[in-house]
Amino acid sequence: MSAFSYTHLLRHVQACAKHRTIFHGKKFHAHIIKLGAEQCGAFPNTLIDLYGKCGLIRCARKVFDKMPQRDHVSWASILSAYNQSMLPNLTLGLFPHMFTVDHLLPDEFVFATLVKACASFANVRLGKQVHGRFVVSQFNDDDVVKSSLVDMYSKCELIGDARVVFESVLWKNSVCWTAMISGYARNGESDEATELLHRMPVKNLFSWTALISGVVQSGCGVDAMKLFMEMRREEGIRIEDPFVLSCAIAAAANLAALELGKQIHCFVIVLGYEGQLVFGVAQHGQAEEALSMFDEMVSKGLRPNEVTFVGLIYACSHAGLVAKGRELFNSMIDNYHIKPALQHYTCFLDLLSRSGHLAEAYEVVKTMPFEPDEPTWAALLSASKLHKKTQLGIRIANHLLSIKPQDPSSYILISNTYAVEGMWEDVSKVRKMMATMAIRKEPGYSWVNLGKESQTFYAGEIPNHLKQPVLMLIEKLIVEMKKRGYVPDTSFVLHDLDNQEKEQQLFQHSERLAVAYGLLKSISGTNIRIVKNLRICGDCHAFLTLVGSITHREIIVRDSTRYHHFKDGSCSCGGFW
DNA sequence: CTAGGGTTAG
Repeated sequence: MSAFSYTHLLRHVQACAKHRTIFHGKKFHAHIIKLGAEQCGAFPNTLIDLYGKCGLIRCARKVFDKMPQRDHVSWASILSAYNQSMLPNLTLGLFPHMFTVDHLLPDEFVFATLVKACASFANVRLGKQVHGRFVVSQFNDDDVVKSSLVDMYSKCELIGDARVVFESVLWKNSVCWTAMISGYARNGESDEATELLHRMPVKNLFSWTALISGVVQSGCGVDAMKLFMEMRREEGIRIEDPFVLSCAIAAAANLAALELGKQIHCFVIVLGYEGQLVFGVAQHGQAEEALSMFDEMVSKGLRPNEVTFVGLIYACSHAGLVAKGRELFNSMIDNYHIKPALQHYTCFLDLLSRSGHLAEAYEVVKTMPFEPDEPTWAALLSASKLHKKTQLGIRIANHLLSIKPQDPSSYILISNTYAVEGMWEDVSKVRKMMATMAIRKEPGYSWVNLGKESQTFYAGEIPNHLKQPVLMLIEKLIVEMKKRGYVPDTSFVLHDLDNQEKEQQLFQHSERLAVAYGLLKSISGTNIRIVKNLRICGDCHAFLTLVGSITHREIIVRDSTRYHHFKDGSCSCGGFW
């Protein structure tokens, strides 16, 4: 292969990684294999990076395992790939092989990745170990690693330690400043956070957002709004950013004062973000207002854009205005010549399936010009469940299987659908099918920290000696839930089931296991902390709220995106504790 | 070729 085609190909693969275009990336990979160049130069490391960034962690690992000789870059790439796939425990689990197998010591890139993994667990104990090793290594003055340490200590609520590391950074760049500001903001110290921001030499979107979101969380909508306006006056900061706008909208929503609300309305119109405002109003369930705002826009000659329609259809969906929503969707295409994007389809499908128009939703999914992703199917399936359209649910599941026979998530969705319907024979049929086809899926897992001890649970698996006590505890909690008027999801309906079926139902969710185990263990005083990588939703949410209310103990759960804080029957969610 | 920082909602 000529040098020309090597650099060219490499550059293409890098571009695919940067823009996350896995479709082309895979093609280039196939081409590289065809040339017999899979182990040439920087190809393998770059491919690991590509697959990591696109969330195809198994492909990344395959490339990594095939390499006859790995260097520091290979290790940094695979470890950060695990971080990006939100599997920080696997990052830390694989790392020891770096010296036991490949006899390499971590470099500054690997250190930064490890610290980030510890931060996403909020695991200070491990984080401090890594910090110790970093200090005695030859890389101990690397500022990037120090930034990640600042973030790690902030997320573990050790704001003092974060500050010490922060002060030791010689040249503080915006990443470092933002990590520190966000630490103070999340810990409720808005004043310190604000002061730091003002001391920051070059502020950017990240630092502003970190501060504003912290202030919104503290319930100071007015201050947050003031900061938002201040940020707007700043030179060179583009405001049309979904992150900071959603903070501003949340701040506006917090403002009970109507007058202020109106001013903000004007302000947003002046800025030209009617669309986003409609979205904000819609989110708070005031569909009528959103729709009349839309009419006002049209009568003033303002042309609605594609964002406006997302907000409008979303509003209809939450208010159950099916006909209006359908009309808007069609009018967007016919009257405004806006080609619906994936998010329009998502809203529209949400509208149809919430209101029980499942057959229509199914047709739309089949005919739309986008490849429906797993969440789309999952949403349709759960709506089928809600509206008791079992047959359609099964048809959707089978359709999914026919188009993606190699995708493990299809099988999981199907077996869950059967499980919900109590069709246990079919469940085991699907499981067997997966086994014979050697299809595996990383199981869901949770782990619970109680002081020094930590215990991991995989969905559906539980140590034998814990089986009985945990099962009894969960059943007792379900009874309590029903007593308080909560209508449990079907996965909590247990009558008419034999023991084995009950176990299958109850042990499906690893966080339930973790909660129950935490309760068993912490008879007095200890707060329960659960960290997991999936989203906390639905019943698990209710379950945790209940446990919080009957134990008067604090339960802190960190899922893939945020913290959930349960105590005395109430729950608050957010980026801070 | 590889590393570090920011949303909303239930």
